[in-house]
Amino acid sequence: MDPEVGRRYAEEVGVVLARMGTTPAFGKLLGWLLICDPPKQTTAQLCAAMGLSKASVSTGMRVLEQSGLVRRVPSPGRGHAYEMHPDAFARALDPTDKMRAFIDLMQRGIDLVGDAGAPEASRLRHTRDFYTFMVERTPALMEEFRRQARKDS
Amino acid sequence: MDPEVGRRYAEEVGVVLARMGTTPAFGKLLGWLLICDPPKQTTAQLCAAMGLSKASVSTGMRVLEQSGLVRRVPSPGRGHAYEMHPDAFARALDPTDKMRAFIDLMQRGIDLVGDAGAPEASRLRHTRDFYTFMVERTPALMEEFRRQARKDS
DNA sequence: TTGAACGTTCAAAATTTTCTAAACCTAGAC
DNA sequence: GTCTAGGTTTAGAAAATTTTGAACGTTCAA
Repeated sequence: MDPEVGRRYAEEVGVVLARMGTTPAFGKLLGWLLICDPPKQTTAQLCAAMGLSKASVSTGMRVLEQSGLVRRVPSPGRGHAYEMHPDAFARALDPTDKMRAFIDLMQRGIDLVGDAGAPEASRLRHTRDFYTFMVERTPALMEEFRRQARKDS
Repeated sequence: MDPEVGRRYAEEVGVVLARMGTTPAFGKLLGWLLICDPPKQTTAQLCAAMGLSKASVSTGMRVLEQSGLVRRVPSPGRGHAYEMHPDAFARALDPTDKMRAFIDLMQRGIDLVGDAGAPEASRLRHTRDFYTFMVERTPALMEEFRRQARKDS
């Protein structure tokens, strides 16, 4: 595959991700890691491929790593390389943390209203219950996917 | 409930939402609609409550409406009022649209690689399959919540 | 110990986003 | 028709974010 085609694809992924709230650099880097060959890339390679500064790559990769999307692997030479985590996106869009934050927020609102059963609290209560349900169900769904994927391969 | 307490709560919700990528005004307005009394609010009330300009409220509410979180209801007097959609958050965090966007993106990447079965395409394939699975399962999960909520109430 | 490769951090610059005031519509009352 | 309340759009100001060059550590080879 022409590396220029890959570069362009990474930019596209970057645009989509950026519109969902990530920084442009974050999205580009992830897009490149999705399609690059070889899958393991050093900082220098990432800089060159995406035309970003060392600093941007450093910051971008730190966030990508903290998000659990990318992992560092020791490199044969000096330093290390980065690689997409095998089930990166399963973690990436796992909304569990966000949902927990909402549950807390809703509970706090209900406490402010005072009476949990009050009609004024119904919006808060309904929202809290919805997220609670989703948080409870998500792990099983993930597990089911993993089982199915294992069987398919 | 002291309106000042509600206002402060709305600000808190705003901060949490903003950290997830929304604009501050969007988050504040949603926070206020979550806890305000009465639940229906005119533009003027929203301006006063959150200290935002007419313009910000207009823009913020348009986005909130397009996201399916809030609906316009005809007001007794002139003009209209806004109200949280009953199951607002069920829609809000429904990641189906985002996931579809990812599926398309992954498929495009696979097409670029050429051979869908190639090892170079495995990252793209795995990601596509994961989101496809989730998109397929989400509706049933939502439905199950609705059924359970109906029974509880 | 020195030098060089590699990576991180930081302050400032560039860019983008958000907000508002003001001009501008629109619908209904009179 | 004209006026007014209510709402939208827009252009520019204000604020926040992102990026980067440069300075600064580390680690390792020689």
